[in-house]
Amino acid sequence: MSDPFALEAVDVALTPMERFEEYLKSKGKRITQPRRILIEHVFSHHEHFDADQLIDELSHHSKGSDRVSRPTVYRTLNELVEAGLLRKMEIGGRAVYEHDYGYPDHDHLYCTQCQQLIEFQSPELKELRDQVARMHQFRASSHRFIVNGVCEECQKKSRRKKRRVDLI
Amino acid sequence: MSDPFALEAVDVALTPMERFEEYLKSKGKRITQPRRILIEHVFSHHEHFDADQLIDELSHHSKGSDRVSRPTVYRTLNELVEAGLLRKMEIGGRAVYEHDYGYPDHDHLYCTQCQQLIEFQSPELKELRDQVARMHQFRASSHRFIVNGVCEECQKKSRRKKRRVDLI
DNA sequence: TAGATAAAGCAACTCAGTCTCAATAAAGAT
DNA sequence: ATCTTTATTGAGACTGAGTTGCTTTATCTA
Repeated sequence: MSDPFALEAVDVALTPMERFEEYLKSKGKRITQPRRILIEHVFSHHEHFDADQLIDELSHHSKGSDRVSRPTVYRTLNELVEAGLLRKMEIGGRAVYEHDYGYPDHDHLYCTQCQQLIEFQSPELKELRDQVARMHQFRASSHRFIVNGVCEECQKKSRRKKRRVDLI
Repeated sequence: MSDPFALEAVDVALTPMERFEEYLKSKGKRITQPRRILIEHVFSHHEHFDADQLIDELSHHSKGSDRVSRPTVYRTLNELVEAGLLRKMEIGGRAVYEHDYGYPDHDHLYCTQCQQLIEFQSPELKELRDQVARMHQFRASSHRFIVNGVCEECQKKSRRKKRRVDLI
């Protein structure tokens, strides 16, 4: 199950929690229990996730003290994006988040069959983007590149299914 | 106001209306008045638009017979995408449409200040995409590439504003 | 032209995300 | 350590995009 294309983490001086505290202080905001719970939870595993998952995990079946309400989940997610800790993207009209802090720039292959997001890095892409921007006197600050298609796994699965149909 | 980067239209054998009729027949669907009104309206000007604009233009201040209801606007937009006449993309959690039929492949620069979408073509991008896909045994079918930033106009505007502030 | 049935329109609904506002809890001051 | 100020939380109401159920209307076929 080892992925030869898995991205390396980037070394950073502060933990996400510490970085977030920096950010909060710089904005005159408070370091509260719900904010701590959320960031702890979010950075404990490295997957793409959406607000609903978080709400599920932190509002409903969560024992006693580490509950966070729906509005606070949304509010804090926005702060984490604002603080540069998370990156937000829209896929199929739904917001999906991933780690940004301590993680290298990358783009995604999106399998329309199993909804899996596969990450990849391409320095050429950024060059290409900057070149296009230059041509249009456009000041590029970020980009979103998502390739839709079918992943290896799902191709195999549908080939199998197809063969079975051919026998009929 | 002539844009040196404006994309050329692609020659097509059928008008959008004709293509849509083909599609509808092939699906055993009916060629109705609302569908006719909608496609006529949508292909009469070449801009990016969203469902709300259409609803506004076709439900409210529209004289008598060419009214189309909200659900029908949404339903027909989906059909037009399905039929390959329109292309749909998500920007800021909102669906935006543009002509696909009779129009070349392209990607977008998105000005986060004035919300303008600037089109550009880059054959290299598709190559790059296919190359990455190949590396991951991924069967790519489409992609979405949006570069966020500030357009030329808005850069000028904010420079002007900045200068004014500097004088204070 | 009549009859079968797809589609339109209305209103009610869903779902993600936001807002209001009373109650609570950080943080600095005492 | 406690008080006071005020940001933040949480509950529920709200919004806005998009969808659905259902009755009526209109298109197609024979």
